[in-house]
Amino acid sequence: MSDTAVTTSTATFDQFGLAPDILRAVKESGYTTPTPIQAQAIPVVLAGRDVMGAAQTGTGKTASFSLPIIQRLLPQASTSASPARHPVRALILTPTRELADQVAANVQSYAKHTALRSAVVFGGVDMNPQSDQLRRGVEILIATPGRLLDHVQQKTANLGQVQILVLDEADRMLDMGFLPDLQRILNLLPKERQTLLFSATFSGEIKKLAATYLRNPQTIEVARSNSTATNVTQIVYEVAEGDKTGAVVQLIRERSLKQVIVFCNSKIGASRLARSLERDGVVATAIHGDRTQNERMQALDAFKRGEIEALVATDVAARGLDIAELPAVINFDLPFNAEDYVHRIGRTGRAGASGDALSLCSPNERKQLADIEKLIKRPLEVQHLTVDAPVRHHHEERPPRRERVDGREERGSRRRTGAPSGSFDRPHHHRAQPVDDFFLKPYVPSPSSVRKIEEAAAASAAPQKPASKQPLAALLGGFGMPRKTPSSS
DNA sequence: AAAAAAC
Repeated sequence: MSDTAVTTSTATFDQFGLAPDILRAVKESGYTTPTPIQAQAIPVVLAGRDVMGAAQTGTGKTASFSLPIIQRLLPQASTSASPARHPVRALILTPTRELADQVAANVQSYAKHTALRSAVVFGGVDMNPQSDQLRRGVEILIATPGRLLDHVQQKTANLGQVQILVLDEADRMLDMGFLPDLQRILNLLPKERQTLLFSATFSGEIKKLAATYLRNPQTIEVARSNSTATNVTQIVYEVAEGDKTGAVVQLIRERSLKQVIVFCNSKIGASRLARSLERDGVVATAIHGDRTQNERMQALDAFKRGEIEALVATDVAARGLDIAELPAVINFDLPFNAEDYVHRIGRTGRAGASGDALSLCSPNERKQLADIEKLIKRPLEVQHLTVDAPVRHHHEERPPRRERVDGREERGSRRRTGAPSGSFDRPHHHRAQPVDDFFLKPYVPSPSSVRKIEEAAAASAAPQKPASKQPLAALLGGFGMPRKTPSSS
């Protein structure tokens, strides 16, 4: 290669001293230029230092730790068939199953020309194939915490020789109550090891975790955390709660969105919206924690193959998932946690492409909107969206009188008397555009009645579930740690 | 307030 006359500061992967087998895999993946996090992290990880990294997936974070890990394990890679020659040397933990699967696919592709073996284990699927693979021996293991502990207990995983630990999306893991599991896992690892912690934010809890388990870490921070990509256009649409479904259909059609992830705050809401969209001719499917792992994987695969227009998701899909060329994300609900907004819209506009983040905001979500604007430190453009044809479905009866009364009361209470710019009061700054008095429109949604009907339908269609988890958890004895410490509120 | 994660 003749890159003698490099006039720009453009670097290549050659500069890191990675093995040819790794560089070949990188090239085959189509990457030529390291991203900022890769340029910073790779040398530090290669040097064996602990890392405290602030970066989201999509910044090239996975490669930033995978490539140097493979390099560091390479001299010890054995072509021997003996499992004893393939102890777990690198462990990568992620908060969600889909993220584990995705990281594993990346690691697999970067290591494909080496003798290193990798595997992924997570819950919701048969343990046996995972156990078989672990018994054959893997050097790099990607896992969600619960299933990993299960394997440890089954003695199919031995963590006694782990040299490198990665905590991916560490803040998310803490949010999800994984701290006890993390502590158990960390106690199984050799003290002498390298630890890499990646987190979108450096909260007090994260800092405490780092202080406990990292040794003199190098802090690496690309793009300020909580910032949103500039190539993502963010628009907030004011809509009445009951107009949201119609609004989604309208946005998809008006903007000719080939593919979109629609985020909902609840599992039942996601399922319901997916069904409504289907009835309106949008090919849609839901992905959330109440679906089987098989359904979740099928939904994601079908979406990635382009067979599905709208993937209706809970925050299980908010973080880390990498879907190529996703043109838009719609927030059907504004997230309660403002940080989740940043993660959700980070699913679009990846790898330098442009993307649209379209958020529906009903009057009772103003606090969430204010929280988001505070977090991202700028106001969002708010537009009013006139929903031409509110979606009504045949099973949905006309709202009973009571609903109409409620609706009228709501309109009245929301209205600012004599205010020209409408009823949508936003305390901190002026809006980008004036707003109609749309709450005075005759259409009154009846979300509560819709919800009841659909919840009843969903409940009757849902498979039988065990009555209670308590007795089962008790049977598990010492292993069954509470997944969550009830932090009362 | 809701989501996720082991059987």
